[in-house]
Amino acid sequence: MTTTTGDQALIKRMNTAIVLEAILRDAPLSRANISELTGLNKATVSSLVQDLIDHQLVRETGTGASSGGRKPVMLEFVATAGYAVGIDLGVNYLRGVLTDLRGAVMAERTLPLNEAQPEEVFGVLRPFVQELIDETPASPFGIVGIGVGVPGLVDRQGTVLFAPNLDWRDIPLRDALNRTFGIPVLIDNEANVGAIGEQKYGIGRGISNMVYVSVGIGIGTGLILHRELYKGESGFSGEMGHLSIEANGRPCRCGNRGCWELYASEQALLERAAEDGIAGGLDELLAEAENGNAAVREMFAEIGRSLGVGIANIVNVFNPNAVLIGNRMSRARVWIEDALRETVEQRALNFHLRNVRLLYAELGERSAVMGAAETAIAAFFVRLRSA
Amino acid sequence: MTTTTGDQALIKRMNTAIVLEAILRDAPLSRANISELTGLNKATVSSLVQDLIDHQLVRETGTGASSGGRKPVMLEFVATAGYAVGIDLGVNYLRGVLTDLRGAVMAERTLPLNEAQPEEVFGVLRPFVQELIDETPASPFGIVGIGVGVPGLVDRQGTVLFAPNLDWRDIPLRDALNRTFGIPVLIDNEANVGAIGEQKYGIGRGISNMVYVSVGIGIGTGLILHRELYKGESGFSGEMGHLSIEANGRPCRCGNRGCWELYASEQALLERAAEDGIAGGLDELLAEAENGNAAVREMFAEIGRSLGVGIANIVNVFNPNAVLIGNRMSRARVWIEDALRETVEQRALNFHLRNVRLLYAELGERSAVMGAAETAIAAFFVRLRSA
DNA sequence: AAACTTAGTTTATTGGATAGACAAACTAAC
DNA sequence: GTTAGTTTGTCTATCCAATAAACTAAGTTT
Repeated sequence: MTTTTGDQALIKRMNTAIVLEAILRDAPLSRANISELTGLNKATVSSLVQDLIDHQLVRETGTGASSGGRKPVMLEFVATAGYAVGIDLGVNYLRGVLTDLRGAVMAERTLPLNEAQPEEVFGVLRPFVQELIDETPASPFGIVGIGVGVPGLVDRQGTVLFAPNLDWRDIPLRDALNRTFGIPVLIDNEANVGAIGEQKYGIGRGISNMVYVSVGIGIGTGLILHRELYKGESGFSGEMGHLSIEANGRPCRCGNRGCWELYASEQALLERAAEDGIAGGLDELLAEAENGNAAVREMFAEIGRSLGVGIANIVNVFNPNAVLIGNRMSRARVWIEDALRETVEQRALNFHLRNVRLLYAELGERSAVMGAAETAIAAFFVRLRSA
Repeated sequence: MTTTTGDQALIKRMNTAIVLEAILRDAPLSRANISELTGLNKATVSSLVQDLIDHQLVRETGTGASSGGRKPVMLEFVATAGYAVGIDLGVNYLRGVLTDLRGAVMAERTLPLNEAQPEEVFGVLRPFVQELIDETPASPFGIVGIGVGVPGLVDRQGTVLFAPNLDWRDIPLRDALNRTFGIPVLIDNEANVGAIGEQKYGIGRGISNMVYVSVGIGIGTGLILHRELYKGESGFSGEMGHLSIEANGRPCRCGNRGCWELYASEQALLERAAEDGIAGGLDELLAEAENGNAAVREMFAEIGRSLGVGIANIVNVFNPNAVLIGNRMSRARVWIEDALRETVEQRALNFHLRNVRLLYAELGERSAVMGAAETAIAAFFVRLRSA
């Protein structure tokens, strides 16, 4: 095995990435600005910028204001140099976006999903993706990739190992899509892409250690540690829905007892409501709470407390800068927020509480689909860097 | 803020590190071997090796066997180019080692600690470290650093924020030692250095994702993720002893309820034994179990089950390649192992169980002190790289 | 208009990696 | 003993990215 050794090409790639990232973050920027910002020599910046312009990733946008000298030529990233497709494959819906390289949404589609059979889903998914692709404007790089979030375990090869709510096992989703469209495809767990979405485009922007808790039918988690998505040994992790919070609690179908999601998920809420004779889904319960139904409000508070128990654990284990509640339950924020915060404050270690913020998804139901697009964009930039 | 940009010096540092690591890993090695192994040109390797020889970090050890041509000149790392001091500052003991740069123990000392007052501990610690330093043979780099593991929370500045069992708060241990000895000092939590010790010198060698569970009076954890020690936002994390496994369990002094260490630590064992009128410490209980005392054996099994509950959680959250039981309770391995494994197998997700191994500290009570020395050695290599 | 400022390019230099030539030192075959 | 072939490690000329410094361009201030 050969380690990647250092040579001049590596340096150029590194410095090009530094320049590009500066432009991405702080555009519009002049060459002189970049030189000062990065510490690179003006001549170096000029040369690297020229390369980026040649590759159509950067363009000049006219002159900026002078402060007593020659006017600077401002540069910006050409966000429309390429486009990405993001797909959120839900249990009973399909959501897709077409974004530019900055994550600006160009087109969006949703579709209810009735069938969960892999073949049927493929049959719907293919034209769904194709329609998004058809809307892509002409651009130098075209569609740079397709990112997909799925409600299940995914291995490094993009195979859906197990998706209980779809009843999928060992479905080679990446290969299937890759064969159809001939462009890079990235598959990941719904909570992982949700975490990425919020960290890049949502309330989690710039936070280096955060835990995204996706509270839907079940509970999933995406871990951002040191600004990177953490994946365990097999490429999947974050099954914190099956963190046991009651060692001798109710048995879970996973084999464990007292799993968190038995107490704190949408499913748990609906079951609890059904016991009290309140039928309907989350929407109906939210409406009831809005109408002043005290029993329902208490149910939400109870969910908040149960979420708090698990989140206190998470805070103690990871000492993150933020814990972010995402997915459908984030809509119940007003009804769960106080109970949740109180529980966490009671139960988490003081030293860790100092730094942690309890946040709610800013992108709402779009966290996952935006994160899916972002994985495709990020993979494109990685390819650029090594080319 | 200026990002570290790429220049030729960076290349040289990178490649020097690659060469040195190859020699560290696979010595004895010839220049030709290194060239083939790393992909670096022969001339480049020659030049970099010469620099390393000039810096006394590498030496030639004579010729190797020929396979039909000129005999190779074999190279090895000069492990005795410098030495490191590792200190395990326990609640009632002090353990110290002097190691060479490869972690070979040159000298070792232990001392009982009766006083826990910071000033008293300093009074004992200073001469203790000095005696280890006095045993150092002459070498080009001398003592490259002092690593210390402490039973408490440590911030990035090496201040012991809180050590409940020593009753320490905000003790600037690094500064104190640094002023005395004038060499780099690194302070970290006992479980963190224990994890490092086992990952570098013990049973965890080469494992990229592992969780070290230090089971002593309390329970601490060290997380090795992607081959690196994970530290949370504030520089400390892994307070998994206060992972709640019973949402409505016994209140813990940390504010939470049902904390893991209330059920699975040495303290929990001793309290349980005291209830049954069995006095004494872990040693006595181990002797009783050895003598066939069924009640005591059951107590150990119960600890094993409680450990298993928490470890199943850890496995589900991190999907690590190994979970490693360390510190004092690792001595009870035979009495807890079966109950622990069965509990984990029942409770952890199947997908995660496939890859996880349940291991026991190989260095026993030396995990922490060896890890402490290793942190000093690692910091030395980092300094080398940037110089 | 002269003096000063700032932006961006050009030029000569530095320094690390490299390919390929080479000398040294060995083995193997005859 | 001679010759051919192999392997090791060094030497040399070359390449290339970054850089400092000089320079051109294009403004503002007095």
